[in-house]
Amino acid sequence: MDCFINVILPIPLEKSFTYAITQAEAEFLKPGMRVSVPFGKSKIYTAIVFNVHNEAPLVYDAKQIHQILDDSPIVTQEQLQHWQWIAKYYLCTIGEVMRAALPSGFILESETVISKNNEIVINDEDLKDDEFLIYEALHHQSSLKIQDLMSILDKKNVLPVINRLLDKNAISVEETVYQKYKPKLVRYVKLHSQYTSESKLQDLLNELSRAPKQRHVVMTLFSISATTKKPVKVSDLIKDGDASSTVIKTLIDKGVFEAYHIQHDRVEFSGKDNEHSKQLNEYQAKALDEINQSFKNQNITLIHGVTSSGKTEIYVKLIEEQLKAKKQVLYLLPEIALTTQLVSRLQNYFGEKVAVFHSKYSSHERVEVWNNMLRNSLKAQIILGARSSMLLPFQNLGLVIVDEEHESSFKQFDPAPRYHARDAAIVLASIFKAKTLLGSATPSLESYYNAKQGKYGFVELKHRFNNVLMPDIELVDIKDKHKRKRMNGHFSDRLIEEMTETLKDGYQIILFQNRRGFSPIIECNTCGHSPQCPNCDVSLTFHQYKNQLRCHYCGYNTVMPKTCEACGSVELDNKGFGTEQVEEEVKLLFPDHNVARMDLDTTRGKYGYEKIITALEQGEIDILVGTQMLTKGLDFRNVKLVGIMNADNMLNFPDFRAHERSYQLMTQVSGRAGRTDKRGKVLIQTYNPYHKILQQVSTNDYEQMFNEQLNERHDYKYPPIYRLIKITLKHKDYQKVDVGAEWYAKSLRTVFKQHVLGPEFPPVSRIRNQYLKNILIKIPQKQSLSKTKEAIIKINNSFFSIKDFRAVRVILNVDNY
DNA sequence: AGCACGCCGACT
DNA sequence: GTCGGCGTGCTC
Repeated sequence: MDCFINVILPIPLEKSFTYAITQAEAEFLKPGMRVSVPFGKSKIYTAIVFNVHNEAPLVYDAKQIHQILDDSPIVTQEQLQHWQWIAKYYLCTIGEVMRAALPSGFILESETVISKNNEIVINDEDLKDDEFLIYEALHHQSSLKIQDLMSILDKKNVLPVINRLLDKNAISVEETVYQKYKPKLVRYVKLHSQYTSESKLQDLLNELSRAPKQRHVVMTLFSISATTKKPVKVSDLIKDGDASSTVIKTLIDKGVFEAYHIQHDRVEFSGKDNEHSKQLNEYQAKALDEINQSFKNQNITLIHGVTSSGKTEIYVKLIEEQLKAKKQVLYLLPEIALTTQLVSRLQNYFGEKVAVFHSKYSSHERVEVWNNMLRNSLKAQIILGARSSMLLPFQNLGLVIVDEEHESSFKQFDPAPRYHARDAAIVLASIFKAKTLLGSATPSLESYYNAKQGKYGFVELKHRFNNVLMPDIELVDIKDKHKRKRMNGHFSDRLIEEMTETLKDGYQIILFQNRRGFSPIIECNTCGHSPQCPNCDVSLTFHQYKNQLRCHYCGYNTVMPKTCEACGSVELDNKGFGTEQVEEEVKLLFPDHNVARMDLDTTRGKYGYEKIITALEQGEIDILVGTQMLTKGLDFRNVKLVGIMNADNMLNFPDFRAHERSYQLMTQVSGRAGRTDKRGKVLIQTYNPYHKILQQVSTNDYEQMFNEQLNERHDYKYPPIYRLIKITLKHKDYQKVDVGAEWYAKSLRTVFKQHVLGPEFPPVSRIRNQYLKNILIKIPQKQSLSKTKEAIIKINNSFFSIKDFRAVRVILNVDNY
């Protein structure tokens, strides 16, 4: 019988692809294994086997697969099920989910390799210049890659040359597939077996008496292996024996040492799990009990615990229970909160059972975590990670914890799959019949709403740990302060007073400004011109430390001009302010104290934030100025004062969640103040101190905020009452986007009537030279989600059947909040 | 998404 | 004349 497989390819195509396999292969292959398959004219792709079957495709001949890449599945059944759900729910292809889920080390790539045809000799005169260059290069190197050709010829299109050389029979080309992942091998040495006996050893040492360096290395090898009783790494020997690698090489060459390799994990934890989990206080213990009660009849429970209430300790207890039951735990956190702080805290309890996973991991490190999980290794019992870690191959998941559940960074925006990790993790948990715990000091409206509706269980924790008081929040009216000339730059007299006081007492300060750079708009005082990004529809932000104007959307930058580019005037004014300017003003106001800044610009690189956080913890920084990053559940013991420089720009942000977000952001930053014994102080500077959100922040009244916001969402038909799907059209031609969006919206309206909003240009209507236009679909609760999506897909397909629109990119974003 | 094929302007 | 631009169509 003819055998076939359907495969998932890592490309955004709806269709499933069928390949022919032999009977033997059919018996061997299982869903979740990788195969490499020829695709198109010359490419070889890595594909995942979806199913094995006997139904020959009707309209085409299936190609043979190229190779089988695994002995056993590297993707589990549960993952395949989860991937399908994600693709269906978030309106993307399963190939896109595969690409997001698999570490790139698993996806092999084919490469065209060119080599010389040695059977015939070509006369140099028969070759043109570029052909000769390549042919000549092949005399020195046996094979060349496309990349090499490009650098030899210094041009992009090398295909014509290859084709000409092929015609002349001078070369041959071949597709080679290579493994990207290579296990890390560590070099070890041991004494050669011929020296095991005492007397031989003595002989050796005598022999080496005239080579003191070598003798010393041999002695060091003894002492290391005597103390550690483990194999000796070459690197350790070099370090401890103060030896050069040449000496070791000589010893190996002489046959005194024997070298060998052992495969090592790149992700290793080298501490000890010596700490026992802490005793919970009465409130925590009660909350834990309530969670366990709630889990008896709910699969999902929300814990609303004020900042610094010790939610982590409760999580630790829950994790302990899961480990006892030999189940895995997934602990999801926003990327930025995944610092050494929390990681080492958990590792202190659970040691190497904690595996960490986030976007700054290299592909190799990800492959290792993945493999550990496939083997259900002891090292992979607790997965602590950012949103993408819910795509890992869990074996027997028992509990999912989503901490800082309200964080918008759980939602993936670009590229597809545009999933929300919290919601997708809930589905993952349900596949495993596991429980999910959502935790936050400021729950998202949708989760709180779900809890209120009885869809989720609900537990509250209203007391801070150690009975620390909630910070005292004071609103400062800067409109009034400006009028009365009580402002010094962007600092009110109140803020300066409190800062002086705090510094005098030896405590630390955090200043929050939700904008990076020095000032977001430069404006000419004479003609009103302000520099714009050439690729995007935004004004450029001034970054003083590099004396640059930069675009925060595409990264474009130029030198800050000395005079206005339009009229030549030298009077350039700064409108608005960012973290850089705050930092600078602080330096002028408090020249004797150390100021640091924490934003995207200062935290690039793998250990970016850790450096700053450590410096703050060690007391090297007195005042930290930063953006949102400061809010992500960091625990700073000695911070007593938090200043929010300007609350208005976030409140006035044009988004239906602006108020909810502002409340969450301000409450979270405020929570950084006074986390130990002393009561913290928070100053919020605003032009509008009577704004209801600011009042609710200052009285810590989540409930009131929730009720008011929910009413608004009800009135204006927004989540959680209605669901949203956002459709974005994108193209470099303004006309195409405009006409296309009108057509699209009109078609949608025939189905969804008044629930279609737009099309509308977004606030930034052009990014990287691409025009954008949005359409929003609101979905009432009683309307079927899957039917809605089917209708959208149908309209989307007819959109692309119109020739003029084919080049327009359409981005479907489900739950775009 | 890639990638080939094919059709048009601008340089050796 | 070729080189390289990007519009169009296809991939089991």
